[in-house]
Amino acid sequence: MDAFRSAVPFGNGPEDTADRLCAVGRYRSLERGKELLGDPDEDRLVYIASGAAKLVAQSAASGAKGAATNNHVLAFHFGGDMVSVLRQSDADFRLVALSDLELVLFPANQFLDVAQDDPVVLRSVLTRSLQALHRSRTKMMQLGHKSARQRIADFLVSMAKRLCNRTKGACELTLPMSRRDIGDSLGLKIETVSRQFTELREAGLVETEGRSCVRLTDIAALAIEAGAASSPANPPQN
Amino acid sequence: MDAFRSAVPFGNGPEDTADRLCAVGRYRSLERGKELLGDPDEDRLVYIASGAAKLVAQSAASGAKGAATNNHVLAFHFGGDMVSVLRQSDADFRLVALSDLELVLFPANQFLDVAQDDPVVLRSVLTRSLQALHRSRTKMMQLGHKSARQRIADFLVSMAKRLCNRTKGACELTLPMSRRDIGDSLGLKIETVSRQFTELREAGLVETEGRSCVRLTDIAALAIEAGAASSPANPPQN
DNA sequence: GGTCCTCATTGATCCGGATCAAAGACGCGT
DNA sequence: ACGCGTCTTTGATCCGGATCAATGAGGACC
Repeated sequence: MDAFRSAVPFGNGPEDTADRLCAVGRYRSLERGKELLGDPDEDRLVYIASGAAKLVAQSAASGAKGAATNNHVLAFHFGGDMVSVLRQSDADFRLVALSDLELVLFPANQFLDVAQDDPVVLRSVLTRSLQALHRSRTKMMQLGHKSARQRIADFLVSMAKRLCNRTKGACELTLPMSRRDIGDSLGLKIETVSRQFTELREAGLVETEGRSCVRLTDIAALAIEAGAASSPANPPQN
Repeated sequence: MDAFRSAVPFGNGPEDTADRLCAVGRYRSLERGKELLGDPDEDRLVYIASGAAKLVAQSAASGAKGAATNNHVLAFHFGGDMVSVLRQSDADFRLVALSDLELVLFPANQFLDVAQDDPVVLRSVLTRSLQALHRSRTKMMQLGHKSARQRIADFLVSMAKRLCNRTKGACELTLPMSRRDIGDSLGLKIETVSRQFTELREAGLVETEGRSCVRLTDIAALAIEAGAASSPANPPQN
């Protein structure tokens, strides 16, 4: 909770707002692999104090026993992120811990009730959600119109930015998610993800070590790969 | 502007908020085919009073002359919608009129400055943007994991809901967007869109008349098609 | 009504990524 | 260290949708 107080950037309004927010927030830890099931009665805002998580959507059509394949990863989230987990008729959203996780849960309505008295806080939340919307739209663009190679390259660049705060040069990072998770978030099969990693390795753009350690030798080059695809020089557009 | 005052659902706070919002909003009409170019200096909130529009992202890599093919339609919007048009470094967003359009432009910051004094308004905007985020995520899921057939079926169901406010039974609608626009929004090529329309027609699920008129004979059946795909009975999952 | 131009439909072929099918590699528990 | 289960890599093949190439409407303007 202390982490929340200090980390949340929107504690600038009336002095007591932070206290009142803490009052409605419930602290919760989640060990690796466990999931936070959405409250069917209310939307939630979740602050991630530390750890890594994936936001998963499970389409309604989940058969009886073993068919656990149609899970879709909507986004990855790390310490410091604020995530909105909306309950929804057709598909329910779950937050699954990729590593041990510490988080603070807010019922959306209660959070907004408190924030409503503090315009600065409310505005900040709004700004954040507009940003999230923008990120989501950008990702949408990717899924619709990019090749497997581009998606993986972009994913790596994005992770370098979020986990190492770097956008150029080299960078070594430990991916908390499995190949399957990556595939599910990018709309690719696990074999395809693997093949792309191999090709990027052969192209000298990445080096891998063990399952989760990846070293990007040139983030800027990867970014180009992400935007401009494979062929000689011209727009492959789809 | 009157349309704005009466239509916007969040004029319930302090009496003068509506007046003050109208003061910062600028009315603008746009004829079919024309586009509203984003202000590079500031994000905008746009209220659509009447007409239909597409929100387009043009990736930075647009070549010299004829290559107008890599346009991506992020969303369609109709009368009554509030759209946020964010200026963005890597890709710029434009609102293009699909029919004659009447809209009200708000510089995002000014809008928020006014709304900040009226918690009800601000909260309402927040709720809307969370909904938009949710819609965007849902659409993301589609693009990543659904077949062409499913995408088209879902698109039609969605249009029936938004344009006719119907979710079952039959429905006749006039699509304001071209096949190309549909394809661009769904991540499909125009030929594929056309083929899917043909197949749906042969399956007796839709009837078409001219370019833009479509009659859905059974929305519920289309919805099933959208969720559960083609094959006999089992989860094709990707 | 006729001309022209854009948009839509249809067919043939190609290719990227999915699917099927085995091996490896890593890591965990004992 | 060993065995075992899970995750990952690699190979062969298949298929859905993209691409290439015409042909066939619509609709706007004269």
